[in-house]
Amino acid sequence: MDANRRKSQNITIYDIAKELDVSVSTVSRVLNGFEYVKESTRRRVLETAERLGYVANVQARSLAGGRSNIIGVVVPRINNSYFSLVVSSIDDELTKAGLNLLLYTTHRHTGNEDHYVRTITTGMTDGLILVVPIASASYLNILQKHQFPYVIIDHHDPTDKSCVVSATNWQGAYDAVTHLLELGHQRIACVTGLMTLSSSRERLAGYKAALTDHGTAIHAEYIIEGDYWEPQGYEAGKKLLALPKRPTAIFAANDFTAFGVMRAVWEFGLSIPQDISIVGFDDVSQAPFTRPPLTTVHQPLEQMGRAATKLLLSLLENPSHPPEYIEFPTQLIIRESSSQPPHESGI
Amino acid sequence: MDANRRKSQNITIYDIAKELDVSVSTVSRVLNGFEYVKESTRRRVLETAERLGYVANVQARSLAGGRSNIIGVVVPRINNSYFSLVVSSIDDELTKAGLNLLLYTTHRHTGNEDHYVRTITTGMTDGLILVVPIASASYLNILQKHQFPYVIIDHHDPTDKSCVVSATNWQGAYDAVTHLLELGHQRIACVTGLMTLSSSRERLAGYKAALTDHGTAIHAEYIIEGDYWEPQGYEAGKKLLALPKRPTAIFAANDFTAFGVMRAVWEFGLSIPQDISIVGFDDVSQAPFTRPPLTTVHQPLEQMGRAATKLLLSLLENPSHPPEYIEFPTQLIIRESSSQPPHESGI
DNA sequence: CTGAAAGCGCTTACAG
DNA sequence: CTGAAAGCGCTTACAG
Repeated sequence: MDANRRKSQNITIYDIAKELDVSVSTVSRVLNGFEYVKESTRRRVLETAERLGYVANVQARSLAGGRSNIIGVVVPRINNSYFSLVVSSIDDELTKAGLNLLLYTTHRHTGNEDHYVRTITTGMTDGLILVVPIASASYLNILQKHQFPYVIIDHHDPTDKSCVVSATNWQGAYDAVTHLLELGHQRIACVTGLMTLSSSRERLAGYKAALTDHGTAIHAEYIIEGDYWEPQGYEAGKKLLALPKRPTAIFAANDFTAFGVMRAVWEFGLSIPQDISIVGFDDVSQAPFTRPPLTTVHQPLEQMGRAATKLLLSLLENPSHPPEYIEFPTQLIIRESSSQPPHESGI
Repeated sequence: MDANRRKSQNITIYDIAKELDVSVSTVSRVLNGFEYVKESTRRRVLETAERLGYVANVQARSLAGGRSNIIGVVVPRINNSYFSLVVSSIDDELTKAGLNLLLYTTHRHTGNEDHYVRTITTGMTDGLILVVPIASASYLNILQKHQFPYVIIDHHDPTDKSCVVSATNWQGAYDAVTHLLELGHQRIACVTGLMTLSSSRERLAGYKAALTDHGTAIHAEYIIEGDYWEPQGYEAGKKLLALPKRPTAIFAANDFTAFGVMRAVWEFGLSIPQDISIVGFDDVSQAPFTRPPLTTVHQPLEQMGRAATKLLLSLLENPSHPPEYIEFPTQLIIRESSSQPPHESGI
């Protein structure tokens, strides 16, 4: 009987070395594509590895100082088309480069971010793509202290020391609100995201700027803070609709918020867009399928995911790559949830 | 200056051992929760580990024969609500158990499954959850040969040696078609999934059984093979609608196929459900949002994902766990895409 | 209850 | 162009 150690079934570089009567160093060199190996040796090693069905042990490689070829992707959760689309595009790009994806969902780890990040950096990933709010700077501190390669998607690093891939949040919001203004709306409300998030702040700023630029006053009671999730959108929507001077249009800072607002509108027995116009942000996959289809600001999530991945790959090649900021343009998609305000005047 | 070796920044069990003047064996024992450690020693180790911010190096642990605490999830792709929901529920359950999720998307790896599976088993995962078609048995062969723990979701192992979590595909299809028959439909077509998939075969069998049980003949031209993706549904829909004796109802073997069929229906200028009824299968997140909302067979994907994860955890505890088959009930969800057939007779 | 030692599979200077 | 040796950080028998 063969030895029955647990891993004995797998063949290692020792098997290849023995078979060919060369040293493991040589095998390792060939397998890692180093130069200074005699062409004939290289060929024999490669051929034997193939014949024996050799597969590198990732943890050993990684432990010994090599790469694990695993990239960590940190997201709040994944059952949401926004995140799954981003993750999916990252995965595509990673696959092309022969890298694997380790998924870190943070939704249960709030409050213990430090430990979480440390786990990650001690973990088996070569680099990280963060699609999470950078609320606490500790994330980045630890990452930077370890000189750990990472790229942030759709959130800003307050210290400006990170590679970031983002979209034109301010401009997108500005365009959306301008669209409503041009339709004739004057009472335009806004349900924001969490104000701790840079994208929320930018979108709110875009909203305000559009109003101001068109000579429309900003009313505090028309601005309600949400959190980018549907339930808060619903709550905010109810408050807005109960206002004495009900807004004729609501700009929701993201689509899920808009969905919540729409639910509130239906509950109030109102029609979209006859009674009230709704505009979202993101253009997630459900947006074309709401009733009526949602006017929203398209964010090129797929491009963003791909760009972030490519950026990370450059970081891996060149650790001293300077911080880079890539911003993709958003685009207003006009569908059926926005139209002219109702005629009946309420001021 | 400190040593500048790459990993020198991380603290190891040696640091803890030195600090406490005990051996690394002891530290390791404590960290792994083994018994036979003096309570006071245990406490000191734990406290020091905490104080030093110790984080275990997963690859070292795994290499040395311990666990990596990483579970691999193999899916075709993830930008589809079916898969993202399954993955999400797996992730939830994994998080509870303190395990991480490594995502293996196969969409680019077709044709090289063997190598892929070997990579996975040599990789750093403790176990695998397969949400992919088990087209070639080589997957399972390799897994079984390595005694590698795995669970299959929604696909059958022809050899019956695997743990499988599934749903009542046959019954679900039977219910869906019975629903159409009871509405008065006689000409009911079916767009199947790939016939290499067990779920496709079961759903088709359910379709046929329902027709037969209700004394309705099965017409070969009413059955078209699809592949569970939207474009094929669209193509199949066009063929069906072009038939001289156009069906009055179409049972699509999954929702994405149904979406494709609906697109074809619109293109033909027909109305759903006035001219033709459509029923899907899965109840993915878009199903309630189509126009009209899609009648479909709900598959409890979340429960399935959770059950599969729990099953895998038992397998990890007890490697000799016998093959288990868990089947969840499906449920017909009647929405607005199905109604009585049109009055005008075409027979 | 605890320690010394070997080994997991690989990479990487260091010598030739 | 190639080999011997140390080491990555941990676990696990084997001895006490």
